[in-house]
Amino acid sequence: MLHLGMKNLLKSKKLRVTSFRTDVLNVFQSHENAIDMGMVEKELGEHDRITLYRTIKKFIDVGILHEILINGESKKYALCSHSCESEAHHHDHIHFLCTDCNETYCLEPQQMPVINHPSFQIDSFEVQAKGICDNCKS
Amino acid sequence: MLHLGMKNLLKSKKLRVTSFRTDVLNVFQSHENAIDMGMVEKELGEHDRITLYRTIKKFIDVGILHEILINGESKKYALCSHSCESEAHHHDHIHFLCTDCNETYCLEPQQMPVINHPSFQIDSFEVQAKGICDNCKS
DNA sequence: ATTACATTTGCAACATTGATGCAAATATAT
DNA sequence: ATATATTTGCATCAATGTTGCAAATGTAAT
Repeated sequence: MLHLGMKNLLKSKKLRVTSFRTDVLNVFQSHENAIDMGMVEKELGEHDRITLYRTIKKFIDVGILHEILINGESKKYALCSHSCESEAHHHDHIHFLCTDCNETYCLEPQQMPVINHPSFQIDSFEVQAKGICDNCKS
Repeated sequence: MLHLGMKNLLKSKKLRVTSFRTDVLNVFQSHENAIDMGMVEKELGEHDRITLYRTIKKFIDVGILHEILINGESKKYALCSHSCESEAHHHDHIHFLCTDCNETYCLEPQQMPVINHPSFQIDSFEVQAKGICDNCKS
């Protein structure tokens, strides 16, 4: 059962519609928050590791997914909102990692950081916050 | 030629003073900005890869170095300022990557991001900015 | 529908990085 | 000077990122 939206998403990015790619997109659509490669692999069932790696990479390149770094170690991925352009991922949201349940949420900041360095030209920010989420705050 | 400050730094962190560790510290002290593992290896000359890996890791653990993530790929390291505690790296500064010269600067933000999510408990931020630095702004 | 062509997949092979166990070497305190 | 805990160097391994290439597949043109 193919979501029509996913086919159009792929076509709009000039990517061919394959079952592998729709399977991967299905996995991401079934998760509200960002997930890591292990989760994708588990839910995907049997598959080729290299193909998945290239699929994720391509999805990031064209702006279907974006990558989130958890500390220095692991990476997570999430579907880009429609505002995501192919060229640059200009996220005006920040990533919040709950140190209790390890879920990664995308939040909308009221204000991005302000830097007092007038001679530097600042093009983009990436912000990651850590703390305790709603559910885990007992 | 051993810097007395480095010996004291190691002792204050309850680490033994070895030539390997002072060599590594020398490399970092000769750079104003953050450097990556390749740069450390190059300037260190012949050495054991695993020992360097463990040395860097220990330095991060005790708060001598801190780690900076460049995009999703590479890591850089820099000496912690004296305000860095062993337990937690509570940096109130952000990392700025010049996309032209690839230097990584530590900047002091006037204001950290503000999040409109009152039910989340936010403990820390990590911020990375990208743009063009002073030198490269032609 | 069939064909032609470019894309995508799956496999082999390899590079890089992160990590652990252990014996030898070394720093520190007595 | 010696005892002891730390550190180093080596072997080894796991996980991840990457490329080349032939076979398979999607897409567009006929």
